[in-house]
Amino acid sequence: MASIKEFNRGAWTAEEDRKLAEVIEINGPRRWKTIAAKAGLNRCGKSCRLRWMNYLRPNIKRGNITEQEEDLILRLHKLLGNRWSLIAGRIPGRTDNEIKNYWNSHLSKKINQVEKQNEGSRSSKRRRVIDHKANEEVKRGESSSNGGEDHSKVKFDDDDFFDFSNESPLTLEWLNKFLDLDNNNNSLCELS
DNA sequence: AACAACCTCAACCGCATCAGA
DNA sequence: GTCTGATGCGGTTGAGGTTGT
Repeated sequence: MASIKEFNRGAWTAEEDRKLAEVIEINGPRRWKTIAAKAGLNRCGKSCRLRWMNYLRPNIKRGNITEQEEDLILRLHKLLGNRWSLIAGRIPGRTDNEIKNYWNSHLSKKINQVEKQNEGSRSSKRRRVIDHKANEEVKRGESSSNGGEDHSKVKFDDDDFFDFSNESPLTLEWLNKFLDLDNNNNSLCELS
């Protein structure tokens, strides 16, 4: 019977962090299996990578998410869905894990609350209009068999969520860059 | 003070994708 | 083209902390 190596699991110690950081400084953040071995850590490479990415990496911003960041996360999530690494890539100093956790523990609840409130307060007239539009979109989608030019299937109930008219010039510039970048990469095509 | 319920977040797991042989 | 190891990602878990009773 081949012996299967048992790795350390659970919380990292300060000593382990120090060893890992030392080896990465020399070798760079790649070949995690080798790094784990060189550092003399009884950890799997995957675990080392995660520790580095989420905690030890330079320029990681720790502490509370600001209101601006929260707003950005909400919008990006609306745009990208649960693609945490993409979202994190747009928020300097934050990791995908951090954003994912923040979403699951704070924002998903917040959104549920808002949706419940909206359901109660939204006038039935407005709802009828939205439902009608949605039905039309579905009909149109069904009738255009090959999809063709029909990108209208992507629709949002709360259009005001993407109302950027009150944004600062800096945020607008950032948003433009963001959208340009994704258009160039065609990465938004995957979203449909 | 003691306990339960709830919350947060670091870490793990499984799968997909990439890159090199 | 295929195989294999490395890497990246999103979902999930669970330990530890906080709050409520």
